[in-house]
Amino acid sequence: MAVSGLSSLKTLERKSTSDRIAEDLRQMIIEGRLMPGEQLAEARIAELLDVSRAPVREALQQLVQQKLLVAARNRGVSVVTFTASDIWEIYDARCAIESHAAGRILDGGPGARARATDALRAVLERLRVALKQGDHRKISAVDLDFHTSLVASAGNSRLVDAYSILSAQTLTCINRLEIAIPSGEELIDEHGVLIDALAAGEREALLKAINDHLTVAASHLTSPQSQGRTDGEPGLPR
Amino acid sequence: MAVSGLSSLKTLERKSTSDRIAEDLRQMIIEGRLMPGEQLAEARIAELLDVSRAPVREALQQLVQQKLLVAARNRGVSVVTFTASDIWEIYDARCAIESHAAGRILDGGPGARARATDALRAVLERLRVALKQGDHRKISAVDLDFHTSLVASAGNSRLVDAYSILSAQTLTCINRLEIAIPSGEELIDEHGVLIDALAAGEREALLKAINDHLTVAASHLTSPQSQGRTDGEPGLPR
DNA sequence: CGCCTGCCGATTGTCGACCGTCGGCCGCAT
DNA sequence: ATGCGGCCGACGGTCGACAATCGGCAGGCG
Repeated sequence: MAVSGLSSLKTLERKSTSDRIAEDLRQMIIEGRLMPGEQLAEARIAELLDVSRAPVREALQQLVQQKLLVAARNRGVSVVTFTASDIWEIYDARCAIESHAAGRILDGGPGARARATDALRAVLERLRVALKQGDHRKISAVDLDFHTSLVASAGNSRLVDAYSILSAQTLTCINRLEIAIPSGEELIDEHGVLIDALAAGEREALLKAINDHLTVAASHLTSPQSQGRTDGEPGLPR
Repeated sequence: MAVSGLSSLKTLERKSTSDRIAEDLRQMIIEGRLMPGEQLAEARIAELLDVSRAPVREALQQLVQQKLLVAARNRGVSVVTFTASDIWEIYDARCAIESHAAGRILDGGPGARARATDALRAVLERLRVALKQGDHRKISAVDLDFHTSLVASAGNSRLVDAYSILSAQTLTCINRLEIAIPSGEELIDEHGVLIDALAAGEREALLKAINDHLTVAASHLTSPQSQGRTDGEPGLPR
């Protein structure tokens, strides 16, 4: 039997309505198109999308469990508001997962190390392209792709799941502040030393690179002198 | 105005129906009262509890996101089935979080160390009591309380959230196998050395204690010669 | 004049019903 | 006998409607 590339139409809208709604809302939140604290009324969204409230409700519940929305009893959900300590928590948790994943990759021997290195180099190339284009959203998205790829290389799906939640929260913070990219070159370099340490199998250097990178990133987000956003809307409360 | 201890009636059924259902089902799964692979039809549960399908549906969705149930498109949900590699993933992820939490506690200085040590000693005492009673369910529950307490002492709510999911999965595995407690004394000792290393601030010893403890526990769960459960029902598939 | 109390609009929590889809069984053709 | 296609029961996904609950505001009482 001929192969007849039918596999290209494998997926035929294989998503439930609630999942698609959740996906869209998630993207809107991540991209900063929804202001922190903004109320999301089920009925309004349902009417806007021309669906019933039930799937909207399920989508909102998903996002609440991903900590992108907060639910108040009988008062609906509103977009999450990140405080400085939230940001430190997020980066601390990311550090926990990334460090462990890096260690496990090194434990996996040269083969696992090589595969992880290759994947990371590919993402780094995409990061170069995004930087050249200058699109903030894309840059931060690819940046997180890099770290997600590192975690995924450890081969533990539960770590990936946990990390994806933190990743979404991180992107939300970054895109809200529209923080200036730390010179671009710096971003490439920081990820470069991480790859080098991984390729060389230098555990201490690798863990230090991860820790430093995340600490620097968290500082940028919590320090008040973030550039951009001149409209007086504060990126962080309190 | 007099204080008039009204604070004692603070909570007046402050839970939504779906949350209570989720709580109950979660407990049933954790305690092994639901067989792996068992189908959970929404309508049946709804009728059983004399509520509508809506809150049942929300409860099920919560548990799916906690990885205690698996959802199949248009085929409802069924109780999760853990493979050996799942168990390794769970313990690996737990190791990631616990190790990091332990490190952060040590970073927090002597004060944080002392607070964490006190909390852990209290749980260890509860563990002794549970061991004396010989109730398997309670022993494993308190065991996980110990580890949860360790993570909580790091003061990062996101780590606690992630850990609670892993904790529930771990308990489910343990209670399904009804694995024989490794002599009881051994359990106390393993946690004891962990506390000692923490109290002494010996980072390397602490991390090694956590890693060893989790590795041993995972081995017990995945090795086929687990005692108990003689009814031919396999605790793990494949 | 300030605080408490009762009402009001808005929104959620819950309900019962309909429709589409899925997996399994039966019958038929080969 | 076997492989295939079509039917069938069951279940989930979705919908519109009802009622309970909450925050805010106006009015009354001290």
